[in-house]
Amino acid sequence: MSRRRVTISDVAELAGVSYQTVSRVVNNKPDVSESTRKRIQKIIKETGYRPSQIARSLVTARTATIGLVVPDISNPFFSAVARGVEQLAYSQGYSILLCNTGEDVTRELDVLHTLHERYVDGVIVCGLRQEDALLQEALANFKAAVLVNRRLQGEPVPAVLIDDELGGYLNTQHLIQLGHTAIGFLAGPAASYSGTQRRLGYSRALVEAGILLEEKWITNFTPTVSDGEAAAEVMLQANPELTALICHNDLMAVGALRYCAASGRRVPEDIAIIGFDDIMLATLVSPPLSTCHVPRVEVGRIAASMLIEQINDKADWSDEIVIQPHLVIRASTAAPAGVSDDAIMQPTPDHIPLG
Amino acid sequence: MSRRRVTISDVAELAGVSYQTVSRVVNNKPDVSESTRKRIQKIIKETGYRPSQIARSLVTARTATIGLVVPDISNPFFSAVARGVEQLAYSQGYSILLCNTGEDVTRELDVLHTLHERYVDGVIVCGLRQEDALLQEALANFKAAVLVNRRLQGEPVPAVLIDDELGGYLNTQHLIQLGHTAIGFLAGPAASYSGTQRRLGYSRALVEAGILLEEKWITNFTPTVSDGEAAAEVMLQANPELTALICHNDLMAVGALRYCAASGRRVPEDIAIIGFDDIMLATLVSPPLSTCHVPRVEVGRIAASMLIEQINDKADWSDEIVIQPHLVIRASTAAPAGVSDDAIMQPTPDHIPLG
DNA sequence: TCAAAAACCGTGAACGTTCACGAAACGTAT
DNA sequence: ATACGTTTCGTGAACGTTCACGGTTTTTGA
Repeated sequence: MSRRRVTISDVAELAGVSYQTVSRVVNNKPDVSESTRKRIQKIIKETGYRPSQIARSLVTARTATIGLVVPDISNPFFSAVARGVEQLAYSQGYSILLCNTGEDVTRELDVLHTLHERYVDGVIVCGLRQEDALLQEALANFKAAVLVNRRLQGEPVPAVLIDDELGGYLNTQHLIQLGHTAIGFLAGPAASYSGTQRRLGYSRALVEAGILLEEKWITNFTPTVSDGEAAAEVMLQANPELTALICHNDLMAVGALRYCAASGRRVPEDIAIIGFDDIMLATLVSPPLSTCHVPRVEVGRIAASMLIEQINDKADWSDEIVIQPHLVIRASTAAPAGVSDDAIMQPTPDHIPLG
Repeated sequence: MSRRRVTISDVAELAGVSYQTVSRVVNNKPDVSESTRKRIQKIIKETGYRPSQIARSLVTARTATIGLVVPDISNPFFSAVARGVEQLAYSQGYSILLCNTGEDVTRELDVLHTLHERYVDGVIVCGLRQEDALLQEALANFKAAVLVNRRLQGEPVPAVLIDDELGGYLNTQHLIQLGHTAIGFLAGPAASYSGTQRRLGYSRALVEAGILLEEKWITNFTPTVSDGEAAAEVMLQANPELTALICHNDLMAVGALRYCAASGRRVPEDIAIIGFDDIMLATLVSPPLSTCHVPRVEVGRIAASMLIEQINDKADWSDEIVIQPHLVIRASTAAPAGVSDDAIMQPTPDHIPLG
């Protein structure tokens, strides 16, 4: 049962001073004697007085709150980002308002409006499907905003991006260095920005190595375990010449792993598999999955710190930070059959942080 | 870049009416003619006016916000609960303020204070380590509160509980029915409420089957994969007679699975393993993990609906809902060596929903 | 010892709403 | 036409703070 709320005036009355004096000690500002300060602090403690952030916000026009909008908080990627955001935000005295969009475009705008009504000091938006112009318009309502994994042309909005092109490149290069030349690409949804970027990196590594890009070695599926399983089946049955599979993310890679196990293919001996993201699951399947690590919590932290700098006018409105993923080589990738060990080009050391 | 905020008075002026009239159409209340209503609505749309939830909260003493405090949002269990909370909250017009405690007791109180300062209409707290009296005290600041997976004596606080005792019982019973009699228990932290409950269920099933409870078959570890691995090693080396392992949760079970793989023990032939929670990972490891399914999103939804009922004074302050978990039998459990198939007592059908 | 400067404290206004009134305008029945 | 009920709208206060002042009292310096 809740008790009556104690206000600043209650405290003031008890202390026999004006509310202004209490305000001063609450925000520990000068111009109040040490004795009355102590007295007021004592009363505050006794009464359990807490200043109303609401009233405070009304006059200061700051809420010390940031909005975080994600497609789905139960998705491990976004919950990790959320963790990072929360960590940094909390350390700076900010709270976070969490909104899920469920990939729904109208709901995206809706939550942005809600956040606006709530006077959040800024927003961090992840993975919005919204088209550029509308997103731009909706974001204009905020003092500060940062995008995660998306960029916006026109008036630029700060963003933290993952270098997906590099990731796709590193994955492919790794396989090439192991001696693979017939490398399939189990891509995510064709509409996905990061998907197309990773595919670009795949192409670049291929042409760089002088390997012909075969369109039939690429297929699009949704990034889930079950679809990864299906994709691997389709791909490997249609193209038995493949010795390696690059997957859009770890979930698909796990699916591919499952298909290989079910169809009697050995990994990595018969077929090498590499994923993307480095989720916890990647270390737990067998064989442990080689993958491209993206530091998700870090992404959240960086996004939050960019946002807070913006809020404090310390930052350019147009910053853009791109985070470089790196290879994590585990047991699901190896040289293809028929390639002797010493013929393999070793990856350069900076690509092999300890997993 | 943010534009100047447009207020209710701006709209009123443009429409040539008083702010009160605008307020009426915003909250679509009666007492305004259809013509001026239309006119005002048009202006609102043109100016992009959004009422200040802050100012509104100040006078109504309601924020349409609920606080959600969890140990760690990146933990799949809590992010699923969060998803459920958010779903239901959003459908009722509530936003959620997310707070992580990081299992830190002082920070728990801290976030509760923050939430209080922000006038949230209620709080949902998950997995707090706080001792009863202090928690009680902190919760008294809120109009409404519901606990997840914890109960509080004294003045009762509504709670949604998972019947951990039942879960522990079901897991154990399942193994007994398969013919196991030497069943180890890899428990979570000794301080964990759900941990002790599950252990109670373990004991109950054992005595019910007339099996002597051996204290040395129980060990406490933290509920992580690596600790599960360590726990399995300690347990199995000290007690080679064990044919089955019940784990506090799926993460520990996966750890146990890993230890078994590393030490050359076959699962389920040499040792049966069962987990708790039914996280996605459970379906993906090999062998797929038998476990006790906990409907996490559902837990969140129920908690949110209880809270909102409380906020609207529709509910008893002392409700308590306990959710029954159920067995999901996969491939990590089977009869111990030496027990013929037809000697096995079949579990009753309602214990075997399709996985 | 007296003015000037600190140190300390209080008052009025404002932030953007909602709520409880009251007032004006309009029609309707007598 | 008079009175009265509706409909429509506006006014004053309040919510709990902070901010910009202004006013006392006390201390300081020569």
